Amino acid sequence: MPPSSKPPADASRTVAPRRRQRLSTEERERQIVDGAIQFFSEHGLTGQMRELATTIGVSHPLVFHYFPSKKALIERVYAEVYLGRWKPEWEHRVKDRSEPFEARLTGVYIDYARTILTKEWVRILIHSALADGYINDHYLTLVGERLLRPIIGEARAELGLDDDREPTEAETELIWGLHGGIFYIGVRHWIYGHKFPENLPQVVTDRVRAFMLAAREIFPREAGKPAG
Amino acid sequence: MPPSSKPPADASRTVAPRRRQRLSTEERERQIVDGAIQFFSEHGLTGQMRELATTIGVSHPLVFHYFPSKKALIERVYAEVYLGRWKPEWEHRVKDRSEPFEARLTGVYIDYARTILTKEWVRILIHSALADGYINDHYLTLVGERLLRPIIGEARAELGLDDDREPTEAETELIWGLHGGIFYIGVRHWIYGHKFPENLPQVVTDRVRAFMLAAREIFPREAGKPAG
DNA sequence: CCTACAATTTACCAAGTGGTCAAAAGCGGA
DNA sequence: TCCGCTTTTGACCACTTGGTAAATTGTAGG
Repeated sequence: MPPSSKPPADASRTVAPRRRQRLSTEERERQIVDGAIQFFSEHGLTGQMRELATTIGVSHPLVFHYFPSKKALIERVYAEVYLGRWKPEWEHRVKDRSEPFEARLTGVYIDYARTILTKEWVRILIHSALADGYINDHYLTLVGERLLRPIIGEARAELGLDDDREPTEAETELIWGLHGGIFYIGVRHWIYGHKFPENLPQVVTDRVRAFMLAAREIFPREAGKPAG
Repeated sequence: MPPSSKPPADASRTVAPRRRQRLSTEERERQIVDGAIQFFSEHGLTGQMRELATTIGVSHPLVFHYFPSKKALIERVYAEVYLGRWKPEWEHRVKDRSEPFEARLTGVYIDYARTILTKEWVRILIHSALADGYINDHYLTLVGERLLRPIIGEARAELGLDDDREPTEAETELIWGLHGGIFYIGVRHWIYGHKFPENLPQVVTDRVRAFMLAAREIFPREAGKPAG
């Protein structure tokens, strides 16, 4: 269609005819994944492929050239956002008794909060949870085993209740109250639209303090009970 | 399906010939609204009208006969589920100083938890929050003004800090930590699929206790600060 | 400059999507 | 029994949607 003489080196990057831009496979794929993370966090996993492609600036079949299906793209997003951000050091630090327990817990949760309290992280998790629960089952199992369970163990040790019964309901609820509460800060901001805390470390520190105060009262009460 | 004696030779029809059942306007409308509440809580607000109609056992144009559009039906669902369940007595009890503060707070939150921790309530709220935030803006404003703000006031009075500055960030975060934590119990059960606490009143009582312990430490610290 | 190949797009499909409408059929009243 | 009104539905519409195929075009290597 375009005559031999190329149209003028069209530097006016207006809207009209999309200039076909050829990128390397890696660059384009990166661009699509990044665009998808942004897009799905805003429009949910049911957002349209065409619209996603438009926001990236390409035609929608190109997305299918890089990912065989929408599902495959979504799985890639999961992997990038969730599997990629978990830090094994959290679990290690929780168990490292060279530091006082409350300080360990506070330090870990300040970093955890910084890591997960982002728009993509919070919104995509909720979207996925409502859609099929796929990531949740995976992610929350990880959290429960690698973070919450060790915390219960350390809390018991801290309070001189060292034993390895299964956590009771009250203990489980207490630690989920802390953990879920941190996540809920993100829900309030990125889903409800409330303002984000100005002093996040202080908020987290206060939450951990509240957990410790309650644990000192509730853990001993549970010490003789059968597993919840 | 009763063993009907009238199915004519026309039984060659592929799908089961749905028996046309005529109900009064009120009955049918009630049936549709109830069905919609169930359906939307499971499939989200993007669930299809045809599928909804099928679960109710009618054809989908019938739904449009009762509600002019999908949006109108959804608004009706909001009204039934949220506007209909708020109890003004919560606010009254929070402020009724004839009872000790912690007991009031515990009593209110046990009833509040019983009221909102249902599948429809939790799931539709989250779905709506992700979709457009329409109910949240309304509902959470209600919660903030009628419940959380009075609680902060009563907590200050309880701790001898009676004044009417705007709540500070730390105070706001603390009470939202309690309130959001209660709601999050529902998220864990109806969205994440975790088991529901066997002893909900005990869990709520523990949460309120944790709030009180933390408040005794944090509210006095905030007493001289400018509004957050 | 040309060629070959991969990146990119246009045109298309089949199955769904909310919503409409006129025909069909229960049911109360005569 | 039949009439007439209202509920209920089958058929249909225009638009959306994930996905495909073949044509198109940028560009590296000769």
